[in-house]
Amino acid sequence: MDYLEGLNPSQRAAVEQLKGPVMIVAGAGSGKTRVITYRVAHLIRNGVDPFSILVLTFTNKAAKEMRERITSVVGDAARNIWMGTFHSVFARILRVEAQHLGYPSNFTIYDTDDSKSLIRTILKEMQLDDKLYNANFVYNRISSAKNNLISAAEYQKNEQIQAEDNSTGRSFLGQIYQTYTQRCFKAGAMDFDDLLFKTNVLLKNHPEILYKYQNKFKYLMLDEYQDTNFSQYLIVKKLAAIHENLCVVGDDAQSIYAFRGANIQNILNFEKDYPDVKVYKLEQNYRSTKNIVNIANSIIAKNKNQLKKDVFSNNETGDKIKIIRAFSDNEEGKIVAENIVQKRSISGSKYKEFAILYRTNAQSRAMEEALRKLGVPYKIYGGTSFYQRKEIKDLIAYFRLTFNPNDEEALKRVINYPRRGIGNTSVERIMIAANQQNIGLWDVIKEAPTYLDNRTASAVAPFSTLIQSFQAIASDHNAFDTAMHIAQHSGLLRDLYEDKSVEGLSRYENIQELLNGIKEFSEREDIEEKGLDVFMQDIALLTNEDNDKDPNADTVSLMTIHSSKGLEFPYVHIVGLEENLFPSQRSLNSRSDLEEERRLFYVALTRAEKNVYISYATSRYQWGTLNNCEPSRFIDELDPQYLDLDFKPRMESSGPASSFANERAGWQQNQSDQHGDTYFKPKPKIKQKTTSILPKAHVPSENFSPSDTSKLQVGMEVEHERFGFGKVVNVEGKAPDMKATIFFKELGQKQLLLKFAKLRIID
DNA sequence: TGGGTGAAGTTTTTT
DNA sequence: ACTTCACCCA
Repeated sequence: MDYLEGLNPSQRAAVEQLKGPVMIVAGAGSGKTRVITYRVAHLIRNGVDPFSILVLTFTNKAAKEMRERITSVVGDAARNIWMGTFHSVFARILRVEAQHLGYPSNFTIYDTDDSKSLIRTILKEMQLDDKLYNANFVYNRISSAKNNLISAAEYQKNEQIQAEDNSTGRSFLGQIYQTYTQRCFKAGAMDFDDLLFKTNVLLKNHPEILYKYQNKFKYLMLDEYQDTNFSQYLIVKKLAAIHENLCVVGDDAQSIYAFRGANIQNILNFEKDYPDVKVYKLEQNYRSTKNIVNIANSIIAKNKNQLKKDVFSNNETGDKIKIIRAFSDNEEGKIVAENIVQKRSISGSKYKEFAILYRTNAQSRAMEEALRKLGVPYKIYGGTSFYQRKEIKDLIAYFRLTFNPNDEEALKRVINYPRRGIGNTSVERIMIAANQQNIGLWDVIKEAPTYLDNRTASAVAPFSTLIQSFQAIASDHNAFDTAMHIAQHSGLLRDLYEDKSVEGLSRYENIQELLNGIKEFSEREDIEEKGLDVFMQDIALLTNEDNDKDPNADTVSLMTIHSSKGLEFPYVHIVGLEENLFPSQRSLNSRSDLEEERRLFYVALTRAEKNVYISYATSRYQWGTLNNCEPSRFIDELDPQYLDLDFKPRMESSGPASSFANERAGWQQNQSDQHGDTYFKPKPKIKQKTTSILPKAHVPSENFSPSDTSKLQVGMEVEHERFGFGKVVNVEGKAPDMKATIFFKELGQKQLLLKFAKLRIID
């Protein structure tokens, strides 16, 4: 039980209390993850079957990290613990139990884009004003109903809700909700909220199923309890009802997801729900300096609604918090970037010890540009996920359609991409026919001549055949072979290949990356079922971070404060502390919203171990126009005794030049030389790309024509139509899946699938 | 049907 | 500044 030794008394007590309801109130940086990890390990060491432990986290990353840490204590047994996000765990259960809900077990998961697109379609069909019934608004309204377990029928029956909608002139919301639900059902699709909502329905309507899972999960642990909404809360409460071995961990001060239905009352009320609960408070912060902990406390003290706790640090006092004022968002970026370069060289630290945190994703641009100018490597977290990129969604839509041809959103996405003469009118005819006959869209397409006029039917028939051919391939091929077949025969790969722009190149690469990922999946030995359908199951729930290829790279991290939760960095810049931005404009009207913004600021401050820099600009570009901004009220709320009021960032343009200015200027010159002509052109904007330096397009030699690559050998010099010149480092696999690793002069090492790489072998 | 043009809305945060 | 969408014409 060596792992117990390193814990402080309250941590240890929390770890050793294995039975009954337990609430751990864990201040920022108080070793929360350690406590959860060790508590699970302790359960297993005390003979609890890992299969009967359910651990719910908020991000896949947190789950993965925790599993690794538990493995390091208890070994292989950790593999069998049920651990994941609410959404992924209950999606898994729903697939097993889908029949009880009338859903196919391979139901599609609609992401937010799919949901909003469906809402737009419905609004159009109902001929409603799409300004009054803004898709975002409708989506949020439906989402919050679901998170409060209000079905479409109940929504329409509820007088209070109806009165509310009537008073804003939106009396059709209930009907939209109803139609939306029906359409999802017909499409064999669940949205994010359905994964929780339907789980509740399942557990409520099927006591025998509830009983089964109550007895399966004898021990439940729940991380970030402050961020659970009613729907999640009820699932957990029901599952824990027999054994009551429920341990929740959370920090009310870090509740930042109320906007998505999280209810801080869940944590405040836990003691009422379970009167015999054992409560443990973790109040010692091991992460940050005294100054940082104190200033964070001074901020959170302004909130009224909170559990009493006293977070303290025994670390050194540390530097005071520094405030930076800039004239514009671009200057703010410049100062921050300069500051990072300077601090790094003075303290001998690494880039990965720095983070830039902002309120909104849009703020990343100014930071990116400034970092790029100084040649500082950086990585943006969050933003558009890999799986949300257009080209990826397009290909995945073909996959979705193959396994679930009723998937309306997937169908609309690709039925005419690449172009095959099925325009809006045809799609509308298909939908009308489906509605009139009360059959699925796919039924109409499959029997096109029966339901459609000749012209439309003859355009639709080849598409129908195409999808059916994909289904045939999928039935007896592994994920990779199926995916490759679909990518090629859908015409998507060709369409992207023909796009020679920089963005086109990037899209093509992304598709290649997805296919590589599927290949890896197909080659895994730890899973038996390697069909594409299995690969597809969780794909809607994956985020960028799950696709992180090089988590240890030495790069500055850029992310929203929301996605920084749970992370820590020695040096943290919090940028954009301006009224209407942080706190956000929408939070200014209600006390509770403003308090949420303040908690968000608290989260940002407590990410830092050694230094915090807070910055604001007095003007900022928004929607293409320059606006003046005022410093945030949160700056006034900072206790001045922890502030370094004399701090002036050193700028090259004003004040004495920093000692590295000359070297840097020379280096920048080299950088621009390397990039040649691209330097003077406007930078191609590919925001979601996570690497900092974009490859420039290669202009193929005049005599370029692809060679027969079947005899490609290590050491050969080659030219790729777009990647430029390179040398073959490795060749593996056999045709048609032959893969070559090539080191390109401009782009570095890349793996290419020879069947679609256009390579010229240079003799 | 498909491409081109201009207007309008976007930017809160995420599974 | 950027994307998306309605509308018009070939």
